[in-house]
Amino acid sequence: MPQTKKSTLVLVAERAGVSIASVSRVMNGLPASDQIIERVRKAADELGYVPDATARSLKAGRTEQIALAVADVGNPVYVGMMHEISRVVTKAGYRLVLSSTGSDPRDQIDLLTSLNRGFADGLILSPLRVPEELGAQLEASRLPIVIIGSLPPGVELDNVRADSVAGVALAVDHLVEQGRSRIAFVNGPVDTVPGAARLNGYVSALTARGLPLNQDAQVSAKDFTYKAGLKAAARLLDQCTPDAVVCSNDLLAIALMKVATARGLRVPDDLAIVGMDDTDIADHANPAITSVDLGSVTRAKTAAKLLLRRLEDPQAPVEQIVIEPTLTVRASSVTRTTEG
Amino acid sequence: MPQTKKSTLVLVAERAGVSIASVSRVMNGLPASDQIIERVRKAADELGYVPDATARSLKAGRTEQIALAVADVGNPVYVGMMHEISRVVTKAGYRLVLSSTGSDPRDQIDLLTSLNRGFADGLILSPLRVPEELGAQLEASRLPIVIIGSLPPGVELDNVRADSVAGVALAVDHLVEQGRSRIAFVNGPVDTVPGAARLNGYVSALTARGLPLNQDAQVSAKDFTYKAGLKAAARLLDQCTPDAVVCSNDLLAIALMKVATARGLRVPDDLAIVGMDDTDIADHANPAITSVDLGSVTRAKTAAKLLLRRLEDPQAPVEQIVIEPTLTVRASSVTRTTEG
DNA sequence: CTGTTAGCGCATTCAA
DNA sequence: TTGAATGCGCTAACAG
Repeated sequence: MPQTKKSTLVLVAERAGVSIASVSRVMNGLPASDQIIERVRKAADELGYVPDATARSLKAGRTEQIALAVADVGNPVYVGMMHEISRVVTKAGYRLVLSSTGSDPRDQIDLLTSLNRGFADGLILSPLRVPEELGAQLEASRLPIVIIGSLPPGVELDNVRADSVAGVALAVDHLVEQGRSRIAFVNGPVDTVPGAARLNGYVSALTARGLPLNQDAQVSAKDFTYKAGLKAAARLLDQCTPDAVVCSNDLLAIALMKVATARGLRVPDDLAIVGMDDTDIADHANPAITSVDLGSVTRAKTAAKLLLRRLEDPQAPVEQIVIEPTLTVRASSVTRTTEG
Repeated sequence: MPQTKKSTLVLVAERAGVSIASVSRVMNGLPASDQIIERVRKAADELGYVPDATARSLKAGRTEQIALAVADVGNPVYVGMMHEISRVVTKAGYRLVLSSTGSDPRDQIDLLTSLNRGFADGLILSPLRVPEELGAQLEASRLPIVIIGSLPPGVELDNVRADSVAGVALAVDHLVEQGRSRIAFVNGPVDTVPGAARLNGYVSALTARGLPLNQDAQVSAKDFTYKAGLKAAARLLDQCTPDAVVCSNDLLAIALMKVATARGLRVPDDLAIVGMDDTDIADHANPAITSVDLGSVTRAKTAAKLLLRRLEDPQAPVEQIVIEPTLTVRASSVTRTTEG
């Protein structure tokens, strides 16, 4: 195990008594005589030589890095997506660079500037909010960008999104089948992409089924967190008495469950609860929570693949993909038929 | 908003009618005449010039990137640590590169080789297992490495670890105070760093308090996940009847709670449960779970700062820091004194 | 098959 | 203050 100092092509070449070009060839598996290969290998081993990534990047014009920026690192659904993206891009030989983006939209344009510095070959972005003007900025980027989530209309960018309307509809249909009729809604902030989409889904779902839309039956947490969910849930239960609630994500759902049970409501008997994103916490909750899988993992995987494809072929046509949701039914929404 | 193509120092210099050195100076805020500054600024703006990160890195010998490798990305405790590390290094002007490391020890040496390619300036590593031979490899690294977690004795590396013995002791003391005496233990794999440390803590804690050590009261899940926890919990409750259980992490704790309540045990009345890591899931659980905070966030922050310091001063003395645990008491372990 | 050479884009020496 | 020239470590085009 050698190498305490950094060694370079030149050093290896000297030690092996060959040209640096030969060293480079051997290291890259290009044709060379057995004798040279042997000598270079030996010298490289002895010096513990490893090619320098930065120099290679400068020469090649690619960093073999992909940047990932997600809005809320705390939310389990993003963790799962990150994990999946990491898997896919790593397998393709890329490193993943985490670019934390706060809720401040200004962060996003900072990120784009930063990206133009060329520290990565492409970007996967899952923004919570997309101001109109951001669209143009994104489109003008020199480097490929894939967006997870909805885009302002007309923006031509590779994109993969969830079908929130269909997702909420799955939840509502299920609840109706279970005999529920007073279906409330705990949302996140409506000025976010998912918040707006899911509210839209809730309204259409109830309307389509002829259920009454009651303002008292809708609350918005100030963000998509457990803590904000507690307050929102309290507010909801203060102002109406639903027999079922659809929550915009699983964190809000467990918050609601906590508040509801603290008030003596039994889940699902008195109150059925359905979450969204189908993260681990839905499964881990007690009782386990029915949740709409909006395809977060699939979206993540698809986004990664879209970016990889575009890196290979910058001219490929723009793709905008919608992932269909599925429903995982668990105890929190299933009315017990008969029991001890 | 210009720039569709990449622009370089040379292009800016041509457009501004100055030398590339002057452009470089202006971009870096070095002394220059107002006139030149003005012309360069204008040209740079018009071209949408941004300095290239790769070229700068090659020249400077530093990438401004820090690599982070954690064992299990799924575990919430690592998510929290990652988040904290991201915060600290970003504030210091570094980007965070995620290097997924599987459980395969071979991944770790691959990582070290990869690190020697110089894609990052330093590494924060939180390994689940540290084979003897890895110690030397780590010490021999050309680039600074900070280890989160225990190290083989004698390895001189910046390191920050938890005091697991004290941590488990906190849990046991608390349970004894609550009047529990048959205190069982759900551990993760004992061939991991945390698994071994926490088992050690359990044994010493019970011994120190004169409580009997019963083999039936100890199980090891095959890893630190909820799923593995379900099986381990079932095994435990099959083979003994504890009145309290310490779990090696919060995932194992909620798994135990699920199994216990499914068997008709009431938490905490029949069974007190204490988890470890004090992650969100402990707080979100119903009832909320008492948990030992092994200082994961502090460890993360400390590790990041240690690395930043070493990057500034490679000659600084090696530091090995131990973070003291604290206990957060919640409903899962508190015996109700009187109640309706 | 192998060696020499020219940049990739930048920061920085050294002269002027 | 400013410009010309050098080299970070590597790959690739070109010669031999």
